[in-house]
Amino acid sequence: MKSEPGLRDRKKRQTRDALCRVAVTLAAERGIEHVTVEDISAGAGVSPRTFFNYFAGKEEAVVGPDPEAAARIRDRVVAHPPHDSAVEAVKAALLAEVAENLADDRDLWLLRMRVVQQNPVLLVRAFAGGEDVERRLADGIAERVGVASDALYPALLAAAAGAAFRVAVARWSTVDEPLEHVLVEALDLLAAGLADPPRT
Amino acid sequence: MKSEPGLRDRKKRQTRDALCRVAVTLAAERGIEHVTVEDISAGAGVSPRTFFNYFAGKEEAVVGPDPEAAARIRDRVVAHPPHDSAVEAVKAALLAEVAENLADDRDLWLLRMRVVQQNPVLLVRAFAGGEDVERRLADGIAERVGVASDALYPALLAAAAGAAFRVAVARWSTVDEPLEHVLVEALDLLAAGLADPPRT
DNA sequence: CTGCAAACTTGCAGTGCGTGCAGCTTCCTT
DNA sequence: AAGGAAGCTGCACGCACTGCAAGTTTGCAG
Repeated sequence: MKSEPGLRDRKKRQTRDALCRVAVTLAAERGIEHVTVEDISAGAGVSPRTFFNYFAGKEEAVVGPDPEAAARIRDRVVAHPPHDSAVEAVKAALLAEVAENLADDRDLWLLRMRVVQQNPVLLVRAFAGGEDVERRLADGIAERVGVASDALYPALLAAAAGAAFRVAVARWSTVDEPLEHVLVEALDLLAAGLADPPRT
Repeated sequence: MKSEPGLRDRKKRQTRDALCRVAVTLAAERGIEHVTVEDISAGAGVSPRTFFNYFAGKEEAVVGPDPEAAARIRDRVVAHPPHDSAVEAVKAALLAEVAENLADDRDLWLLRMRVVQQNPVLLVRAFAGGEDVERRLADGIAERVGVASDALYPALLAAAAGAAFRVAVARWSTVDEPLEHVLVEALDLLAAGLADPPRT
């Protein structure tokens, strides 16, 4: 099934990771607007021209989505036990994804979040590149609940989940609460129809 | 209260509108990537340098939000009859905004939507510039329901409403249904907690 | 009306982004 | 080992965007 990646592909992933890591690190140090593509590629030991063979721009190198995340999330949504609602399935999928990524390389995520915190526009842009994630998530939802994949419901749930994720990340970077907790809270509010909260 | 705008401000709005109109028109004709800032400013009769005194880039000129929309929406949310839920208030505010804008200059909106349809990235970018709208909407919601303006709920409802709006516009541009109808459907789904729809 | 100050426009120069192209190197296949 | 496929790189080009230092228009007070 899954043969050896081969030296070529291994190097590709290697340079991609290097570019991403350098981009995030430099952006966290100086602020992203004071980082040029030349800096990043120099730090990763490749030519500036090569940078653009991997990313469409420096923003994508910093907050761009894992190209495999979309498929993973979609599969998790479809595979989730069918007695739960679609919202539950999406919640579980997102939590699993977060847990896995955070475990993988926690330090890179923290740097990334520091960059995002200083530059909130990136959060939205991240989900602009994440339109891929959103579309595939919508496909998974459609398959799960058994409606046409171009219906309103799947697209809406996917978009709302993306919005909840975005808000959760934004809030996580300002308060001292684990991301999982905030994310659950947000998705539960969504599942509750965004009913008015108790006044404080 | 509201004194005469004065010649200066009138001219400013005039050039801004001209730039916006030319940008949308050209983008609808050739596709936005084949429109340069020079083209737009030439069409509006100003220098390219002046263009950047009004917009941060050509994308903003095409899909950028009305700078006054944020305040309008916020006020409508706060002023909505208090016996309704916050979601209802947001729904009413968005519908009113859509109705007003569509009535104002319907043709420009149609052109805009044609551009967006050929270039879906703009929809997300539009709400990147609309982060202002979203923040003020969140403020209004916070005031309305009586919670801190940096709480989770207001930000989440604002973001979810934005997502619903975005999905509704996307769907509107593919099916032949009035935007108001799709928007109501989307927001009602949101208010119903995104419960699983009946299988088709 | 006049003159001043603030606001707006403009050209210029400079940095950086992003892309097409052509040539070269590296890897994989047979 | 030979050929082809895929990746890397330098070059050149057009465009986006910004700071600065003028020039021009508008609003206002005297």
